[in-house]
Amino acid sequence: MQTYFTIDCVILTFDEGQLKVLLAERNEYPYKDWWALPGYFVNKYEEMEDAVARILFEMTGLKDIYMDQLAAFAGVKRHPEGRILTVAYMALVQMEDVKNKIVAISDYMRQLKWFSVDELPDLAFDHREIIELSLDRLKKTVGYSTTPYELLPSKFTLTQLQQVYEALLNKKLDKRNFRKKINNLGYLKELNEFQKGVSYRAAKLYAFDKKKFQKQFNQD
Amino acid sequence: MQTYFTIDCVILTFDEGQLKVLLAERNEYPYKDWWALPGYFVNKYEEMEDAVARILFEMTGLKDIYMDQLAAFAGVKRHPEGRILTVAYMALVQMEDVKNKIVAISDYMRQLKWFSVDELPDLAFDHREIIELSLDRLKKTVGYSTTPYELLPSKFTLTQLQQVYEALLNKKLDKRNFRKKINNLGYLKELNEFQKGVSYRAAKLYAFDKKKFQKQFNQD
DNA sequence: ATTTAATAGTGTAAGAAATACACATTATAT
DNA sequence: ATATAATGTGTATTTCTTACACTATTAAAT
Repeated sequence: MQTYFTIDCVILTFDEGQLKVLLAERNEYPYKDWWALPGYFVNKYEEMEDAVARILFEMTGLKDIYMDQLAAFAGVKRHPEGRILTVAYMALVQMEDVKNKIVAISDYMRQLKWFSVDELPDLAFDHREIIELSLDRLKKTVGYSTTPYELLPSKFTLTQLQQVYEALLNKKLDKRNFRKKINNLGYLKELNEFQKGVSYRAAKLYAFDKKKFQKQFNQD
Repeated sequence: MQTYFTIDCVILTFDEGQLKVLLAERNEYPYKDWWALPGYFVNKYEEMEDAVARILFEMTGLKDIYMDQLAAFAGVKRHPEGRILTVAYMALVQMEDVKNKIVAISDYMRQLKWFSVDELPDLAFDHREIIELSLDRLKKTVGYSTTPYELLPSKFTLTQLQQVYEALLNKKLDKRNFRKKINNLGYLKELNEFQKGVSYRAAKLYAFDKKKFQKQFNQD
């Protein structure tokens, strides 16, 4: 009547125009040498969300990361030694925050690596299914959630925002129509700052106003 | 590192113009005498979905019920004796199918009763939160899912369909606009049959064409 | 036979949102 | 000066959403 209880994290970021997911190369039975989602057991007196935060910190060196529960996976045959229930979470990080961070490689994994979600290796357990669930979730909610802004630095150009939308929706958008829509959202602040270090016309920077966003979505 | 593992079911139906949820009066510690969602332990070699189907059959006498996983709840303090992880499911049934069915009252519960979701009693554990999650989920997905039709008999009038939409969205809709929209869905069949047993003009009956529905949503 | 009560069923105009589409502007590097 | 590479902008068309009120049909009551 009892079961092992783990959490698995789909840690996503936006880099080089693509969504990427952080995978760990396993160094343990089962699925030794396979790539898998980072995850671990939840301790007896530990809240599930704290366990997620713990894993996220270990994998990225970051705290206070955006996270969202995806679903529970509990197939009897997930693990050869018997049921291990996992609750999958999705977490979103900005590439700049995690680049070049030194992270704790535990003994159960050999290395961590970012993979484009379009070019995933074979994955341990049901982890491919879990990643696909997270991508579906993102696609469905992109227009009504903070997810695009979790993937971007706090100041970003409209072109960058459009690229994130395109990656999340997996389709190209029209520039003028996109900007028209974005202008009507009401929760983006136009800054008086410009992109730096580019060898062409610098784009204007924008910021996400979380308070205005929340006001809007609590009203509806 | 192990935890108890249960499932809880938010069993919803549409009756008397309202969404109703099936609750069980507990006869056991903790929350003895409180109302709670029907649920139970998942057996060691039992798939989670089979456990849900088992509970649904015990509570309603029905098989092959629509079900959808909501989320996992695993708070350390949910249960006074230590963590009991529950995976919450939502299930939808038609009132006609469950009315007057004799169901198995287990020893852990005293009675089963349908409550309008607008007039819930105090609930055991975090069960109110679970019900609210299911209502939110329904509200968000009503336009893109089969849920309205799971709550209706296979032949229904447009007025009945509108009432279901209104209950799920928790707001009144305009009759003409609703019918215009419904006409454009493309997956409703107009039958050459009419409502019976009413003391006023009988309404035309419609049926949901699941195949057409799935075709549409697989294309998109 | 007529009336009453209750719900079914229907159209149009105005406004809002979504789509399709192309070129001048600006900053930097050479 | 020129080339390059990306920024930033408007309009016309179509589609969807919203607001709104009366006639038609049936069964029951008189």
